[in-house]
Amino acid sequence: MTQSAAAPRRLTARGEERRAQLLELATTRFARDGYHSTSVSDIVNGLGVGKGVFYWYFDSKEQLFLEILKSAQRDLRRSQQRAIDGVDEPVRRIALGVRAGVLWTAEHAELRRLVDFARTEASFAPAVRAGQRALAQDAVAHLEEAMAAGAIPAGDARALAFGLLGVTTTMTDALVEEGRHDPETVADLVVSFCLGGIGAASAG
Amino acid sequence: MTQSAAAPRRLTARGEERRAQLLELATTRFARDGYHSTSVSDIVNGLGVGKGVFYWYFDSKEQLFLEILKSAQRDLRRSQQRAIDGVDEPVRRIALGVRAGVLWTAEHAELRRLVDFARTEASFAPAVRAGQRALAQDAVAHLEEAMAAGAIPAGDARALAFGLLGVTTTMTDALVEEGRHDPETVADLVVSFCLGGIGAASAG
Amino acid sequence: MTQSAAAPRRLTARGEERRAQLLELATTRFARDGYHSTSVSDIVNGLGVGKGVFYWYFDSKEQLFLEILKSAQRDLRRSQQRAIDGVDEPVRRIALGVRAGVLWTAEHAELRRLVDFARTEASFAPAVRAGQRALAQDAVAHLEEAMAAGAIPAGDARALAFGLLGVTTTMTDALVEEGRHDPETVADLVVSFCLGGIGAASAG
Amino acid sequence: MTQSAAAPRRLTARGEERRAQLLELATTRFARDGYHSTSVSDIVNGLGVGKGVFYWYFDSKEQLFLEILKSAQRDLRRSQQRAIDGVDEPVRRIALGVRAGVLWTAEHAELRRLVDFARTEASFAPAVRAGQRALAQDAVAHLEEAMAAGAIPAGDARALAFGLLGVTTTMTDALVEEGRHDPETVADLVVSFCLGGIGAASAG
DNA sequence: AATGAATGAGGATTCATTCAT
DNA sequence: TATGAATGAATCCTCATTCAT
Repeated sequence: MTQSAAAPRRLTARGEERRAQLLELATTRFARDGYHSTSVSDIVNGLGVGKGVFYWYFDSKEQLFLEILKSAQRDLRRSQQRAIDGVDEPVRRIALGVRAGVLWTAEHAELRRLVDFARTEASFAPAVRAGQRALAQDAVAHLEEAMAAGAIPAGDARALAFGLLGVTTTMTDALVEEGRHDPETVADLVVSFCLGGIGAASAG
Repeated sequence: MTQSAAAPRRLTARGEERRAQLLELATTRFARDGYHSTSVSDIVNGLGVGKGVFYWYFDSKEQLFLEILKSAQRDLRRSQQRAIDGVDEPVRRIALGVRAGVLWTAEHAELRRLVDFARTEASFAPAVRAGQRALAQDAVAHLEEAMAAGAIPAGDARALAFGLLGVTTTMTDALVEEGRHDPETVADLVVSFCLGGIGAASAG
Repeated sequence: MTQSAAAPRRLTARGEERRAQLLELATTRFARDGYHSTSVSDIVNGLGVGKGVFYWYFDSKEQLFLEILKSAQRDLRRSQQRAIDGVDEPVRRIALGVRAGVLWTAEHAELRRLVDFARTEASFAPAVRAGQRALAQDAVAHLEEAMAAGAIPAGDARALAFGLLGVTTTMTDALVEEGRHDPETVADLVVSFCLGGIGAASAG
Repeated sequence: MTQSAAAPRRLTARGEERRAQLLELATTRFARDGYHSTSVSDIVNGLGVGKGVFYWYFDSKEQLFLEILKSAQRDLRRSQQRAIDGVDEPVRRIALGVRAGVLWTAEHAELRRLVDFARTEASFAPAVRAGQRALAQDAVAHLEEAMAAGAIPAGDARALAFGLLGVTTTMTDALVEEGRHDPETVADLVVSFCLGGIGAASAG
C-alpha cells in the first residue's frame, strides 16, 4: 500500500529539479513562518503546482522536514571538516572549526531556526541530538589531542565541546541578527572567546 | 464581549488556584509535547474540567503561552538579580550571574524548551528577543563597569554579553541532559569558560 | 493527546440522542451506499450538524462501523436466544433459532449487507469471524445435545452449525430480496431445509 | 479518445500477457486488502511498471473489477456445467453441481471474497445479482426436472435453488477457512446437507 | 464559574485519472 | 507501448473557539 521507505523513487532530471524546488521553498517557509504554520498547501501553491506533487517527492511533511534537518547538520559538519582539512595543530583546528561554524551559521540563519524548532518537538528532537553529538564528537577529538599535547589544560573535553557549540551558535545568532557586525568580525570574536574559554575552563 | 487585555478579571482565591493549575499543566505539556501538539482539550482534560474553564481564565491559547513565556524570562532575570544583589565587584557579579543562570536553566529545562520554540514562531519571536535583550543588557552593564575598572580588557560589551548567554544555555542544556554532571559542577565549568572567554575575546 | 479508548465520554440526555441519530443515519447510509462511499461529511450533513459533532461522539469512522457491526451481531444473537428461551427439546431449539434468524435477517437486510462488506476488509474481518463463531457455538450446543439424545444422527456438529448459518442468511437474503415470499413463509422453508439438512448430512 | 467498450483493443502476445498479469495481481490484492484499499498504484507498483500501463489495458479500476467479477462467476458456472455434463438423472446433476461448487469455492476463496464485497457496493451489486440468478436458474432446471420425475417432493424450486447456493458458499467458506477439513470431505458434507434439505424443504 | 455540545475552517494525505515525452 | 510527472477533488480528522444551560 505505502511505498517501502527503503526504495527512494528514481527521478528524471526534471524530477530532481522539482524536488529541489520543493526542498528549497519548504526550507524558506519553515524558517520564516514556522513548521506548523506552513502547510503543504502553502508550499505547493508557492510553486504553482498541484498538491499531489508534494507527495510524489516526499512521503510526508514530517519526512521532508527531517530531510532538511539532516542535510543542514551534514552540511555544517562538512564545511567544518573542509576548513580544518590538513591542519596539524589541534588548537588551530579548533579555531578554524569554530570560525567555519560561525560563518556557516551566519550564512544559514534560517536553518539555525529550524534546528531550534526541531529540538522542541518530540518527533524531531532525537535527530537534533544525534547531530549535536556528532558535532561535539569532532571537537572532542581535537580537544583531547590538544590536552595530550599540553597545548591547553586538561579537563572535561566533552563539556568543553558543548561549550564551543553553544558560544558559536548563540553568539553568532545574536550578533548577526543585530546587523552591527559582519560575519568575519563575529568570527574573530567568537574564536577568541572560545579559545579563552577552553584555556580557562579546563583548569576548573 | 471580550475582556480588555488591560483589565484582568478579578479572581476569587479558588479562581486563582484554578488559573495556576492551568498555567502549570500547560507549561508541562507544552514542554513535553510541543506547543502545537498540545491542544486546549489536552489541558482541560488533564485537569478534569470542562472546556469553558480555559476561556474563563485566558483569552486564548496564544495569550496563555505568551504569559508563560514572559513569566519564565522574568523569573530567570530575577533569580540572577537576586544572586548578585549587593555585590560590588563587576567581575564577580558576572560570575555570580552566570552561575545563577546555569542553575536556573538546569532546574527549568522545560521552560528553556519553550523559549527555543517561541523563537521559531513569528508570533512569539518578538517577545523572546525582547527578553534576551533585557538579559543581555544586564550583563552589558557589568561588563562595561569591569572594562572601565580595567578588570577585563576593553571590547564589545554587547557581543560578549550574548556570548555569555549562549554558553550558559547551551552548555547547561547539553551537560545536564547528559546526566553526567550535577548542576553545581556544570556551573563551575560554565563560569570559568565564560570568564576565560571574556578575558580573551575582548582583546580581539 | 488522543482520548483513552477505555474512557467513553459521559453523555447528557441530549448527547445520547445525538449519538443515536448518528448511529442510525450511518447505518442506513453504509448499507445503502457502502462503507467507503459514505463519507463522514455525508453523515453529518444528513443530520445538518457540523463536522466536529461526529468526532465528539466517535473516535473514527472505523470505530463507528465496528460498533454498528458488533451491536448487529449481538442483536441477532439475542433475538435467537429469546426465541428458544425455556425450550427443552434441542431439535425444537434449533428450529426456533433458525426461524428467529430468518426473521431477524429479513427485518434487518441492511445490517446483513454491512456484515458481508465487513468480511471483505482486513480491519473488520476478525470481528465478523468472532461473531460468526459465537453464533455457531450456540448452534453447536443444541446439535450436540440432539445427537446425544439420538434425535439426529451423530456427525460433525460444528460443520452443521455453519451449514445452518449459511442457509439461513443466504436463502433469506435471496428470497426476501425477490419480494415473492413473506418472511414467515421464508422461515418455514428455511427451517425445513435445515432440519432435512442436518438429518441427512450428519449421516455422511 | 476513449475506446468504445464494444471494441476491445487488439493486443499482441506480449500485450495479452501484460493484461493477464495485471488481472491476476489485481485479483490477489483486491481479495487480500479489499477493493478500496488497493490502489491502482499498488497494482502497477507490484508489477514494477508505470502507471500508464494500467490505463492502456483497462478503462478504469471499476471496469477491471467488473471484469474480474464476471469472469469469476462465469468460471464457477462453467465448472459446474462441466461436472454434470452428460449426466441424465436430475438429482445426480444437483449433487454433482453442488460438489463442483464446493470444490471451486474452496479453491477460489479469494474470488468468493470479491463477490461478497461486490454485493455491498451500489455499482457492483447488479452484476452480482445477475450472476447469482444465472446460477440459480441452472439449479431450478434440475430441481423442476427432479420434481416432475417424482425424485423429490414438489415445491418452490427457485427457493430451493437459493438454499443450495447458500449452503454451498457459506458452509464451504466456514469449513475450509477453519482448516480442519479437506475440500472433498467438505463437499460430502455439503452435498448430503443439500440433498436432505431439498428432500425435506420441498414438502413444506 | 463551569459544563457538555457544537462549530467549521483548515490540515495532511490519498488516489483515480491524464498527459507529455 | 510505456514512463514519470502532474492534477485536484475528496477524505478523514483536529482544534481553537463559542454558546446555551
